Amino acid sequence: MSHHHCPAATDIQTPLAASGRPKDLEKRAAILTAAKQLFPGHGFDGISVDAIAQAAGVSKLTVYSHFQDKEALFMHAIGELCQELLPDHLFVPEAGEPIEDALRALADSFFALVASPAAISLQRLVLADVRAEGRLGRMFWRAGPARILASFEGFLGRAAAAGDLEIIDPAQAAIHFLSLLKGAVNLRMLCCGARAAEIPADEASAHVAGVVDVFLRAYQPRTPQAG
Amino acid sequence: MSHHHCPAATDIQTPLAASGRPKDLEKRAAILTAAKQLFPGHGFDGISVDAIAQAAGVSKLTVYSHFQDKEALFMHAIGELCQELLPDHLFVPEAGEPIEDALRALADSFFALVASPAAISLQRLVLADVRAEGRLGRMFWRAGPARILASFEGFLGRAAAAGDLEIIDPAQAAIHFLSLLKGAVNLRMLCCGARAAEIPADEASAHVAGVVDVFLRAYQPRTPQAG
DNA sequence: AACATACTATACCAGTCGGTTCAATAATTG
DNA sequence: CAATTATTGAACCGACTGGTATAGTATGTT
Repeated sequence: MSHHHCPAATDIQTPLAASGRPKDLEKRAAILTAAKQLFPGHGFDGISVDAIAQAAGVSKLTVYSHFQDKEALFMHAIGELCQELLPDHLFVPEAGEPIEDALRALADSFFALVASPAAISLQRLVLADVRAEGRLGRMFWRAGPARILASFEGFLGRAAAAGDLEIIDPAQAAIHFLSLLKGAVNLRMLCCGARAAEIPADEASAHVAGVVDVFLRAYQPRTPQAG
Repeated sequence: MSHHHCPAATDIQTPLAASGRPKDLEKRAAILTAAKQLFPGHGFDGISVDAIAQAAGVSKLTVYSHFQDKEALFMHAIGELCQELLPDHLFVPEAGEPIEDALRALADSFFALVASPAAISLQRLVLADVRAEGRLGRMFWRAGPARILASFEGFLGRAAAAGDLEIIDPAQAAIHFLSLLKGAVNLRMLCCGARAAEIPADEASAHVAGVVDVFLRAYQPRTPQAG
């Protein structure tokens, strides 16, 4: 049952001893694309392998040729979704920018991310699954929130070192700022549907402005700085 | 198929024309108890009606005698879970209490709620389900977050009227405070498992203290008040 | 007692699912 | 060419599901 002559044979094709017809990478991509489109909004149990195969224009057996399992396909699809959705370069403030402007720019990006239907459905998909307590949830946490927190913590540390902010614990301050930004919108979208609970642009910018304001009131140096 | 001689016959037993053997309410309670124990952690599709019936020590047909549907049983169970978990009296500050003490007490209660394994599993159960975008999600939102937000908004409004806090928009400030409290702990517990991500008591109280501190820095009147 | 209903046990139904088998065909290498 | 592998369509398997049917027993009302 558990013989593995060549490890991960169904995962990445071995360049060695490649005789015979090669696997069609486009079909593999089509399968993953279909999975990424179908799994959100239906959940792991809500969509069948047949449905994915059909949506990909591919035989079911081809799916099982490229992926060992339904679960393996699921994990690959979620992994790609995470990487697509979570940019590495969210926090790249311009040099010499005033701290409020930098914060507001970051806040706009982050809020747009957490309020996007794609992020909502991905988040729901991850939390929905029972596997969430195992590898899947931790994978999402590390690929998403953890990385963003760490990146923003670095930004706050530099701002504090420059005297723009008065922060003792940058990690805690990062959590504060990002939690304020997520606010109630994220949860309401998760509960009431991303499209149903979407808020208009002016409301969103007002929310972001309010958060930046609160954060600055709490973390701006009260003793005026030179510069 | 859809004849309803007596409306909600499977829901509440009609005291009228009660001839014959009456329904055993203890069995109904046992079914609901089993459902409330089993649905979280397995999801709607993850547990079968047979399993619930067996856990309740009851025949499957009895389940269908008390509840029209698997979905009806699910909704009843979730509804009871919500009501059990969400107390009405979370915000009852003592009169004459300093604002920081009142805030800290509220913060402790609220954080204990959102960081409790029961709340985590309920939240995951609700968000996981596809029905979340329909009645279920809205039911949870209104029974839980919405009510807490409204209650706390009232508290903040009174504090602002008394001059203890300097708040222009109490609703926004309530979202700020509760979002700060939820912080990253809630999401990490959702992702990595409630028990795995549980934080020690001293860390929790430090988190709460930090939040209250930040909130007061942002919302405490800068011009000293009389009293 | 007669009657009506709840409840149990068991079996059943129709449908779906994940996964496999089979035979045939297509694509690639040597 | 032959050999090898990918892909396909279809049928198939075993298991499970929500829900129902049947038949008999228990428990209540009148």
